[in-house]
Amino acid sequence: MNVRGPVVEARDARTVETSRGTSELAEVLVRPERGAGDPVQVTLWGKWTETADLLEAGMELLVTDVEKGEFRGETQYATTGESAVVVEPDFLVDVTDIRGWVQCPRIYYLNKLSGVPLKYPVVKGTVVHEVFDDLLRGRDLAQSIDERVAEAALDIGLLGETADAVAEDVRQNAAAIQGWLQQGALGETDSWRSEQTLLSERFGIKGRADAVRRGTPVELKTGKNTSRDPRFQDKVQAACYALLLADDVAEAPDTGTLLYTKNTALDRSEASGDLSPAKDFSIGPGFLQFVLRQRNEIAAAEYDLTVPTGYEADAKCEYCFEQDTCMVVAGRLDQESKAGQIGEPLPDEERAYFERFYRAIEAERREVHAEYRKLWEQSAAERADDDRALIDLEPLGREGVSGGRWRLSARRTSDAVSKIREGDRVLASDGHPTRGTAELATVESLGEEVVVVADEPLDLRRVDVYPSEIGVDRRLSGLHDAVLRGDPDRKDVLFGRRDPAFDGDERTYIDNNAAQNEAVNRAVTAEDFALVHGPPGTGKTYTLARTVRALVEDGERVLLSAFTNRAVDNAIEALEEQGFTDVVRWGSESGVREDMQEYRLERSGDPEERAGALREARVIAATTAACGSRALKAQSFDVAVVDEAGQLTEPGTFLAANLADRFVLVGDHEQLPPVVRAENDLQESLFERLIETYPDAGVMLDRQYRMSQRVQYFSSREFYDGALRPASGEVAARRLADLPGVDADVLPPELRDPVSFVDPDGTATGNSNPAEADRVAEIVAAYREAGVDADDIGVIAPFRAQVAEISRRLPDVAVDTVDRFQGSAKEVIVVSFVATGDLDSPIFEDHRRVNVALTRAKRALALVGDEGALRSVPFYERMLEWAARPER
DNA sequence: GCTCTGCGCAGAGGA
Repeated sequence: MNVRGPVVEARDARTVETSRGTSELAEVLVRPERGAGDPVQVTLWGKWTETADLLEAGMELLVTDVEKGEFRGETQYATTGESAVVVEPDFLVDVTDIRGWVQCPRIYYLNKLSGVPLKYPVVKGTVVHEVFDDLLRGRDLAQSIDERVAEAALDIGLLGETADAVAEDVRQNAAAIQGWLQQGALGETDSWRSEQTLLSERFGIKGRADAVRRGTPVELKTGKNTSRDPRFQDKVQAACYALLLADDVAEAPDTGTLLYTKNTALDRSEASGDLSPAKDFSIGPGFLQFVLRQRNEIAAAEYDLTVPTGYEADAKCEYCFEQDTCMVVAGRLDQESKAGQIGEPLPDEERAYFERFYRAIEAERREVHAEYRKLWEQSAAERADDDRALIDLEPLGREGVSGGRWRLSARRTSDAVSKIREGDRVLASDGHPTRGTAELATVESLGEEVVVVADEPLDLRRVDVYPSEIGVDRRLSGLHDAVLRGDPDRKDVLFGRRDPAFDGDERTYIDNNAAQNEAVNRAVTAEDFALVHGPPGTGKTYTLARTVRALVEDGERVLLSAFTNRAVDNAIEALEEQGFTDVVRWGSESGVREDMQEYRLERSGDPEERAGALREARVIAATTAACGSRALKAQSFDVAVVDEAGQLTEPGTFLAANLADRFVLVGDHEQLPPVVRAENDLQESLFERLIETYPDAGVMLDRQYRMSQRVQYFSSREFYDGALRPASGEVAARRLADLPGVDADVLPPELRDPVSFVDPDGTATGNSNPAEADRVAEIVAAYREAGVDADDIGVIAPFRAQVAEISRRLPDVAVDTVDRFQGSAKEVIVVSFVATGDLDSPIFEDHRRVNVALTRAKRALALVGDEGALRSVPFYERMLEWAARPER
């Protein structure tokens, strides 16, 4: 049996005499039943006292396989030989992080801050691993090497290596693998699984094993290992996989294999007797418990964000590759470090800033981990109304595709809504993501049929969102690069020690819109940064494209970035419309829009040629997250032009800005804010902060080309101090009746005015409102009757459930949530507010979302909702008054 | 109790 709950008190360890001699123990008070029960005492024996030393009141503790006892009428628990003690089990520690921590806790910390840079041994190692995987799948060696080297062409080229040299290197490593595979004992009776994703609910560990042979882990290492025994951290890594495979210390495999592919030639020359690159080693329960205690040290350090010093373990700094970085980071942030410090500490405000955002990013990481927890927390039945999974699928079949992968398909048995989209990484399983057979897969299509591509075949019955920490990791490296490695001159402006500078003559780039022309001038003459505030319909993307062209004409190299792929593609489209096509689009195939694929940089091919295509590009377009990728981090630019900057967190903005000498932020902080999971400092964008600090560095585009006067009035008054105005009399006077084929007189009286409000008298059940959906459908039908094309109508609702409800009634019309409407517009917009009764639940969480919804309309806007509910909030009351007064 | 996008997944290694 297990005990789990928050720690109430952890007493100091002490030594006691038992019948078997002297032992250590530590007593811990835990409040079980999710913190609701009475505290119970758990005695941690022996080495687990080391874990007990890490505990603080409030930390979650899990002790498995405890022994129950009674003392003075109280029930007590104690560890047994089988027990595992797990600190903060919900914090999923990566196997590679445990490996790093064992080498040195500072290495773990430094890897987290800056990631792994582009280096030859890493790139080669990756290719050898892929070839290993191919060999296990029975592919031809020569073909595999050619293909895998070609796929890595861009990295190889950026490193200045040739395909032939890398292929030769890989071939030598592969020879060791093949030799080992061909040894008789490892013949056809072996059962193999390669590249297996593993998650452990019990131990709070996750990772991906290179291979599993007859249930035991095999870990491939392509580096040098001159000693006879496996490297300690390699054994730790393999032992982690052993834990993950069993989910129980007693049942874990008791051996592991480390395959050092560089060893054959080395051993032969030294005639050492051990010709095999494979080193088997035993994994005893004591070792598994050691590994778990290391994992607990990480979880405990992350609980209160303790920065490791290097003294926690027997780290030897003299041979460490990270020594210089370690000392520089310690010096800059004035951290205690075993290696020492170099350089001057950062000014206090920069250190405080770093600290604040570091905490905020780590809070986000915890939220991602909470999503992993959801994978196993709920039973299949409960997950029926969870939008993170598609359940109860009926398997339709499987087919082998290139690269030894499998395409799996299934039929849906319900029309439940989910957040899973095409191109997403998911866990495909035959019933349960952690208890059944599960494989990491990519969603290919999501119609009636669900199709995914996975490494192994299985009966597809369920698909779960697979959370990723990469966004968190990227933002952390953006923060690190900006503050610790950032240009001091730029930081003077970012930290308010100097005003941003501008230099250069005013030129005419756009002759019919003064604000747009001013915006391009600011951007071109900025020595630090410029800010372009573009409310709805003001030609923000046009101005941005004109800015990029002006910069290129001046001989600058430009990074064109934005938060979403959609915005990046829109910006390229705007450049195209202005006759400029000298752009390289960096991004994944599924992220880039179909008609922009021609600009996309293919990463495989000839190394020199691929690297040249990237290096020589005058304009590179990528999402900010992609700017944190290794290849783009190796590029530098004169100017970064960033769209949708209002949706970016500060560290997210830095990912693009760090790559350039100057930056231009384009956005609107009165529209969608950054997407953040936890409440913290990441909620405000750098764009918004800079516009508030340096209003003079910005230009607001004040003429909008989209909405009629009547439609734009409320948004202009509420969000832009009335400064947003129609660009011309024609725009201001736009009416539905001006559209070809439209007869506005046919409309029912309540829809005659360009802005109308209708109360359908519905009732919200959960996040949908069927009666309101009916009314929305009638309203759309009325517009259609009056001659409006289905393509010209859009429906916006705050919740996916209501979107689904309305979509069922209106298959031909675009129905979506606000977020997915941002950036586009329709002649007619119908907004469904769903909520009824009172408004204790926020409808559009943030009024800025309402701003987006209302400003999608060009000529007509129909608001549908419960009048009583809306009137209970002043903002919505003002909205209803505007709808009720046609003179505005 | 809601909404949402991104990320070549995670890990590849150097005395």
